[in-house]
Amino acid sequence: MTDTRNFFTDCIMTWDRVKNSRAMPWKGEKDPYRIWLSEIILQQTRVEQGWPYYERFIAAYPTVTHLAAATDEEVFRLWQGLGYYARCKNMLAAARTIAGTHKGRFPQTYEGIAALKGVGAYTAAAIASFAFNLPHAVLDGNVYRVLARYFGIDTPTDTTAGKKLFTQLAGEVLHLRQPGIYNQAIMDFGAVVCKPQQPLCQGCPLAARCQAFQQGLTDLVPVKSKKLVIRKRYFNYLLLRKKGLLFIRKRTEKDIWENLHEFVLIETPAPAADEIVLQSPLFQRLMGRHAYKITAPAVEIKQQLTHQTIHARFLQLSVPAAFNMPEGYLQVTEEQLKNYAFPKIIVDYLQR
DNA sequence: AAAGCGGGGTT
DNA sequence: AACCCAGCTTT
Repeated sequence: MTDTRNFFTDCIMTWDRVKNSRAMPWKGEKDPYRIWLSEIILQQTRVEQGWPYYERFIAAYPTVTHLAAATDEEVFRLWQGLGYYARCKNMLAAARTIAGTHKGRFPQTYEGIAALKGVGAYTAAAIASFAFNLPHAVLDGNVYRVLARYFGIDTPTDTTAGKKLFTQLAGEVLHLRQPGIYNQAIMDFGAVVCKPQQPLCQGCPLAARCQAFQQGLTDLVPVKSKKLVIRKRYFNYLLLRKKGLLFIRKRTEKDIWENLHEFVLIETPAPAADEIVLQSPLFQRLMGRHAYKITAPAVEIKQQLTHQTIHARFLQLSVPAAFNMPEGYLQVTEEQLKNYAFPKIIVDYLQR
């Protein structure tokens, strides 16, 4: 067994040295701030998608002190389009903790790093190993897959038992002298060779001892227990325009797109025609006795999220000068929209 | 332990 | 349409 584990580690290190040509701007980086930033951006995000965001963030905020000093709105705007916006909120909190409590000096221990908002076991191990060469094994989607296949493990990865088992195993195959290089290597290997679909088993250096390959199970591991449930939602957005000004608000509910902005939203349980939306109690209460006029035909846009399908319908209305919006809404010009972060579906609508 | 959170690429 | 991505926090 030890032999099998050593073979695994050696193969990964050799593959990295000889075959790995995956270049990334944060690779070999030693500045913990830059490593941390890249890791937050890359959580559940493909390297290709996160790359340009990383470049823009580094350009805008060269140090953690710069990031900590920025306004929430500015940072969210830079994060716009990347998704999982809680990452942005936690990143800002962590930056301010480092700049304040830690006086601008990045924590140097695994525990100190892991205590930061938005930093879990994976991210802490990544930063600790890349920046400080500490022997902590990363366990991300790539590592789960490579280990599950090589060792032929069918324990679901999204369970407590699975996490415990894979965490243990990941630690056992970690290269203790070069944990940073090894961690990079196994993730690259998972992304380039041991891919989720159609892995490159022909010519894979692990193939001779890979349990999944030997048993023809590469398509069956890793195993996940939960199956995704996708719900449909119908968002009716009203662009209320008063003397050229638009009403927007920040989403504060525990829901998708928290901390992003939107127009007046009437959510309905099913697709709704103009009249249905305009006769809804919510809209009626909003308008009171004020008159209004539809100024543009409705535009429909669909967006597929991981757990929800959003059917959005945008309707433009003009309202009289005497109309006043309730608390929480901002009045902005179209020009000022660029100062706020919006969900992609709204960006798409505005750019259509 | 389970639920919830974006947007995009691949097949 | 299904699955996955350098996962984490909240319930």
